[in-house]
Amino acid sequence: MSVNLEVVREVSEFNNYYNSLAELLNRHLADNNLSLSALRVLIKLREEEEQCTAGKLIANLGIDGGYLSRILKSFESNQLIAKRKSNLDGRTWYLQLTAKGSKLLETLEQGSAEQIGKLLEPVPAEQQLALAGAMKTVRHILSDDAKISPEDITYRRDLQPGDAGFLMHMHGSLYAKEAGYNLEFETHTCKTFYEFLEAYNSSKDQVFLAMHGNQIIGSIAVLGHSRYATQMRWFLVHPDYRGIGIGQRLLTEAINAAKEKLFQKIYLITTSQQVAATSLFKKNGFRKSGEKHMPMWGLQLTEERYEIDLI
Amino acid sequence: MSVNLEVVREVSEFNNYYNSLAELLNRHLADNNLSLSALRVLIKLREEEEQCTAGKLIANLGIDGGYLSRILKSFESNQLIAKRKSNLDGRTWYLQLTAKGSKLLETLEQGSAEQIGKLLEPVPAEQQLALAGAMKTVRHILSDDAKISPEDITYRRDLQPGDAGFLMHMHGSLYAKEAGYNLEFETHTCKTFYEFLEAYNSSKDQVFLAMHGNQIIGSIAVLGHSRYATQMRWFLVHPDYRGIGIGQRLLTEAINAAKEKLFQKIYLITTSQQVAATSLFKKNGFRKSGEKHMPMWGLQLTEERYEIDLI
DNA sequence: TTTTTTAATTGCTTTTGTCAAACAGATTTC
DNA sequence: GAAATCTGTTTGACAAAAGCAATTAAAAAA
Repeated sequence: MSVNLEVVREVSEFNNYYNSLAELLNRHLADNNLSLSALRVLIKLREEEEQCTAGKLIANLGIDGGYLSRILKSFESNQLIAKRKSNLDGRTWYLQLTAKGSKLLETLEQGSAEQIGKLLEPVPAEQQLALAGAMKTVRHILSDDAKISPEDITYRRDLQPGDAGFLMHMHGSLYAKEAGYNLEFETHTCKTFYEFLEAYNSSKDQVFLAMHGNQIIGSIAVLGHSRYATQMRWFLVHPDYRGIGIGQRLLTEAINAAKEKLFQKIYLITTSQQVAATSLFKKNGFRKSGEKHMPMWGLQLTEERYEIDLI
Repeated sequence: MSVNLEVVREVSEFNNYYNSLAELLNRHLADNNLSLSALRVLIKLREEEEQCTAGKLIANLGIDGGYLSRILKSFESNQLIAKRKSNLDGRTWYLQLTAKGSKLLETLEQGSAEQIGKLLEPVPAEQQLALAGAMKTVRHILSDDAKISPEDITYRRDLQPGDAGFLMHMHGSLYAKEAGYNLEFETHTCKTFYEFLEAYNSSKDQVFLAMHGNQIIGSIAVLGHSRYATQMRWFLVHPDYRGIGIGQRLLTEAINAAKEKLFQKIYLITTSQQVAATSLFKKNGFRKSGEKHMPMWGLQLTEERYEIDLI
């Protein structure tokens, strides 16, 4: 993968900036006679919970063995950690935080939170959210394990100003990128949104949005087109958030909403390209009720219709 | 301003994460026998260019005076900086990087860039851009002086999939927040975008987008509705980017495009609420050609029409 | 069994950073 | 205008943080 020089420059400047900021944020450590390395060890120990050895810490934290040994020794003499001899290897010890250790860590984080609170105090609420989002993005992009978990995702059912546009944006850009659709597809999406917004009626229509912070990252809708049938539309999960059950959750919500509104059937139109989505539809009881080859969105596609009976 | 606990938690985790990363990014410093503090001093000296004193460095970098004195002494003996006695105050010295000092700094940054390059190497290009954007956002929110400058903004004239949706999103959410418009406004915007996308023709229509990284932060369009007149639409600059001339640049581009396409007149419709925009219109030669009080977007508004003759 | 490797520790050293005192020029006070 | 105070910088003494190399003891390989 090639590296963008502008990006390198920004990372460099950011690093430079953050070096100053870190000094401020980590100042409270001195009050507790801990070095930054010692704190990192404590945090890592909490993360690993059990079966953490010195070697693991050295590998993970990039810390010198001798130095670490002394840090651990002082932790032990302060009863912050407990050592347990491995019976697989007589040289290694399993390290574990004691209750006292956990408590100290909490106190430290309390102190850190106070520092951060002071830093954030003059920042408007909305910018605070944007900050958290940006930091999460940085971590998410740079680290393998800062995976987003289902608990980070919230859901909402109301459509607020800006939502429709953002959904259209997601559809337009993602389908262009992932399926190669052209602008015509966004035009079509725009039309469907216009028709929806014009005739929106909460007794027959229902939108669900999956949110990460204040960002929409997934969507689905059921639109009552007749007294008996409702159309499912705009089923999409942002690629960064796939594979953690958001799609299934949205689908379940949509089916339940259609049932609550007493529709007898849900139908939807998709293409044969949408393999992941169609397999999810089938798993949830939908069956294919039609297909049609046709030129669409600049490609030659197979349009598929799926249906499910709700009674 | 109240502080969001979730945000504090994310900042804390980010800090924790970045402490590990910083260790990696700053590793190359050791090769040049420099401490992080020493590097920060060098960078600050370059920034300040002239008339930088030890006191200024102490205040800006939060570094101990004694320690700094030694750092500077070593810099001087290595001919990285030159000292010049102040004639206003016999105690102070003006510090300045020598050519050798600047060169060292460049070498260091080269090393840093290599580290960063390695870090970014496995990251897809698009994510790299998102990373830079997120880092810029963090700096921008937390520091007063990381202001966005006009040079950071790029412009493009082509409409890519996802753009229309994002513009609709910006209009819907910003007008809701800043002017109190309801969903009807987004419905209307949706309609205008649908009409535009349906009939898009580059010989008469032109969109301009102001970009920060890969994010749209401003827009304008001229839409040829007849052979003689073109309508200006979607003039908007994201609030975080106002006041640095983006609006004027967009307006100029739009007027020029209308002239190039040989339209005789531009008209636009806005409301009396849009004080900043209308004053910009007037400054650029537009005159008010009509107004109408009416209920709109959930409010009682005064719709205004502006025109400019291009011939 | 011997050799080699590996996990952890210990001794020694350098680097980094802090604190308090000293110093010298500037400013204020009487 | 001399004494006292304050300010910007330096120096000395010291402590904490971190790195390096040698050592130990257990495990794995030869």
